[in-house]
Amino acid sequence: MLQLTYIRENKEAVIAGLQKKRFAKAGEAVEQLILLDRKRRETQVQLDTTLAQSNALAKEIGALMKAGKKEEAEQNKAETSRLKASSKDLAETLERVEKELNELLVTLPNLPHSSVPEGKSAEDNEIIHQHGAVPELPETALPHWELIKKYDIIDFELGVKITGAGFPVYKGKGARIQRALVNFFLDEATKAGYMEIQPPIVINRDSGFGTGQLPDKDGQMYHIPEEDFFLIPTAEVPITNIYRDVILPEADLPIKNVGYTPCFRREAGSWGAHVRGLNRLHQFDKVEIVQIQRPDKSYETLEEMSRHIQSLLQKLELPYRVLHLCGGDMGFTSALTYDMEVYSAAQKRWLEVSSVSNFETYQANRLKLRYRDENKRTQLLHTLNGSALALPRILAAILENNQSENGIAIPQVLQPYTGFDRIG
RNA sequence: AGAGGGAUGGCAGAGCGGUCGAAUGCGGCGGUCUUGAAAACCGUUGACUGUAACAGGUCCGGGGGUUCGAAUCCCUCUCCCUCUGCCA
Repeated sequence: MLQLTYIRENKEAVIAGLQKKRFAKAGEAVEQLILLDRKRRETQVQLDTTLAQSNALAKEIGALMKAGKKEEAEQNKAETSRLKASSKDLAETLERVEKELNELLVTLPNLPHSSVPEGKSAEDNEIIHQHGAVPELPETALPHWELIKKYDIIDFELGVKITGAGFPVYKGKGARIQRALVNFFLDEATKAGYMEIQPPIVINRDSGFGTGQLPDKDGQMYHIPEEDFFLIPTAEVPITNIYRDVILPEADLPIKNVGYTPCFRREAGSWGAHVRGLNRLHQFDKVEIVQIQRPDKSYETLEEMSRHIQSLLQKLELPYRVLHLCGGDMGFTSALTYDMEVYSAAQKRWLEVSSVSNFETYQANRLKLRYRDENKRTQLLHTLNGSALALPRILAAILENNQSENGIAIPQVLQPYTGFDRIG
């Protein structure tokens, strides 16, 4: 959530930022916000003044009663009744204005960092780095959805039987390589100083709101109506919400947490071409890294996280590239996002396997996540997170890129975790 | 799921209609003492909003009510704990 004082003082910059993010009617929304904010503050001042008078009179009544001055006390009582009526009206107005203000405010996405490229879709993203040679596979090379059948390691039909489309069953070496990847990612993160967290994978409404999934992504999460709970779309939600309503001592910063969880996404309306096999699932596994950092250091931290993610891809010997997302392709809550894409040789396309973002104060403002600075004033912190990594597309790339007539070679670094060096 | 108890500042815990943003202890911060530290002693220590700075306002789990006045009384919701039951 954007901060009102910032919007008030930087109107033009806010409008420009929203436009870069391709938010429709940016100017109108900001004007309306400023209007509502002014109305809110005016009403607040009136209400405060009325309440102050009423409080003072009520205090006097106590003293007058004790002193036995009954008539004067009665006079004060009449006056406070009158004040009460007008304060009630003012409070109602205030509540109405605040509600309207808030409803509008939460629909505004985060503002992009100044370095974010202009653009409206994935075609406008900037490729800032590429690593590793794109493998040349023979014509007989198979896409991963054929390979998993050939070696019988992942079964989509079985998943359909148990649950539905997009809930695969991993079997034998398929299950084992999943577990190997999770352990490898967690171990690497631990070595890099992240504390491992095992959070709930079901969250309440407040948590969904805290990290910005609600109200923006309502309908994309699986919902449990009896309890009004949601299945998490990413570990970012429960892990970041650990720090909701928290004022951290400066010495604790940066906070570095890592967690493995399954992730659940309804993906309503997003099925179509290019979503075969592991490319898009309703349930998948992911290791997520989260950092909470002081505002002046958060962009250094973003680079550090990006390097960590790239080191994983390098160790897995996967060719990848790093994209700097353009304004129109960025997430709702992000100020700057890098996507890591791995080349999937049999599909001949780049697959997004990680996304690392700095949310600046956008989430912290909703979470009321702050620290105390050297002047003992509370300041909003910056939150960051990234996938390190999401499993399905990594697995797809390993299967496709490492295939040969002798089966699929397991990357060296995973072999201690899998206990085998090839599939097939 | 049934019965009972509870929710107050970073933590523990008092307050049960005005003198309460709230005793006390612990913790934190500053100081005295000390070569330094500990101990002891003294002082200080909630958040939000608002202002140029004061002032003012709001907050004692959430919401509503009674009252001139509510942390304190009433209603309601949520959550937590204990016992019983069930259970990986």
